[in-house]
Amino acid sequence: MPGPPWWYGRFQDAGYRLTLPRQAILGTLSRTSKHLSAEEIYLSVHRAYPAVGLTTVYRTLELLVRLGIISKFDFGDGRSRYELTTSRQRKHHHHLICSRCGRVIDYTDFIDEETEVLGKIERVLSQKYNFRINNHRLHFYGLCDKCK
Amino acid sequence: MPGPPWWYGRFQDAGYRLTLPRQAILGTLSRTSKHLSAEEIYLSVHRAYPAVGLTTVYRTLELLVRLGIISKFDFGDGRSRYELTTSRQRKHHHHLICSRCGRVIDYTDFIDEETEVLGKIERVLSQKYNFRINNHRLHFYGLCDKCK
DNA sequence: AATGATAATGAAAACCATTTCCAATAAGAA
DNA sequence: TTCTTATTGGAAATGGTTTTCATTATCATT
Ligand SMILES: [Mn+2]
Ligand SMILES: [Mn+2]
Ligand SMILES: [Zn+2]
Ligand SMILES: [Zn+2]
Repeated sequence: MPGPPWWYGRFQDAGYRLTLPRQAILGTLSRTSKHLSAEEIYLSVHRAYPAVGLTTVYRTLELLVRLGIISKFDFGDGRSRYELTTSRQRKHHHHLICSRCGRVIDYTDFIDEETEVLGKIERVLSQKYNFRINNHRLHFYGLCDKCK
Repeated sequence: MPGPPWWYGRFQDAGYRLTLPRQAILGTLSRTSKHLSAEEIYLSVHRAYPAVGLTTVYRTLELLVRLGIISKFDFGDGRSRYELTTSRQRKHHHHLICSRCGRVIDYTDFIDEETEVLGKIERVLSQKYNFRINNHRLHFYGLCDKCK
């Protein structure tokens, strides 16, 4: 699937420049399936572009979250973690988190009831509490095979 | 429903002392339905017992989380927030969060149906990923009536 | 009640992820 | 080019949380 990544348009539309640091950060995020922290992204980008600073990484991450290109998570280890938002490439998924070692597993094998019930709840809550619901997060916590 | 609160036993069993600062903190948490931050708890406790320090509040909250008496949440406003865990008094619930103003609503609608489906998912995931799942969290994000 | 062992506490200092400041640079428009 | 504004990086500041350490409270044992 060649051609410019889907986020080029977002930058233009919003009036932001797709600079080299920003491309490098997006590159790192699109090349991994892990949930990277700001520092991990910085270290990765820094290898190829030593001039890019940690401050720019933080600023860019904030911008990307604001543009809806990436999502920010807190898995309880004291730092924020990021991943590309749901798109053609990346399917909507939920998380399985090990409380001991911090391992995070993405799962997309939803059983039908899961999707169905979440949709229903979303509709009911929207009406009852007069909310405009944009998204949801479902996390399961426990011990992974190595930790239990 | 008089008699000692249900957490007295937990302290004894685990070998911890139910001291005055700890009782004051538990008192504050059981008297509110809000999701308080450490500082808010400190201020509340401080009014009745000025000798209690912020450090003790943090330490006690960590202990209470470890004992499973309270739960720690991150709603994205830069500080952790706490509430009593599910019990006789407090029903299991999920959260509705306003992305703009930070308002958090506890909801229990469809909780039976939810619980049933989540239990089923838990069983499937436990087996597939060989996890021992202890609990889960479901958050819906959007804009509240005042913010949308 | 006095003693001793250990748990709990509070104030100050340290920690550390993130944000803010600010001067320098890059990018695009004219 | 020249002007205007967006973007950047390093240093310093911020702020919630944790650590340190000397003191105090609690409880079991004399
Ligand atoms: Mn994920
Ligand atoms: Mn709640
Ligand atoms: Zn693990
Ligand atoms: Zn709101």
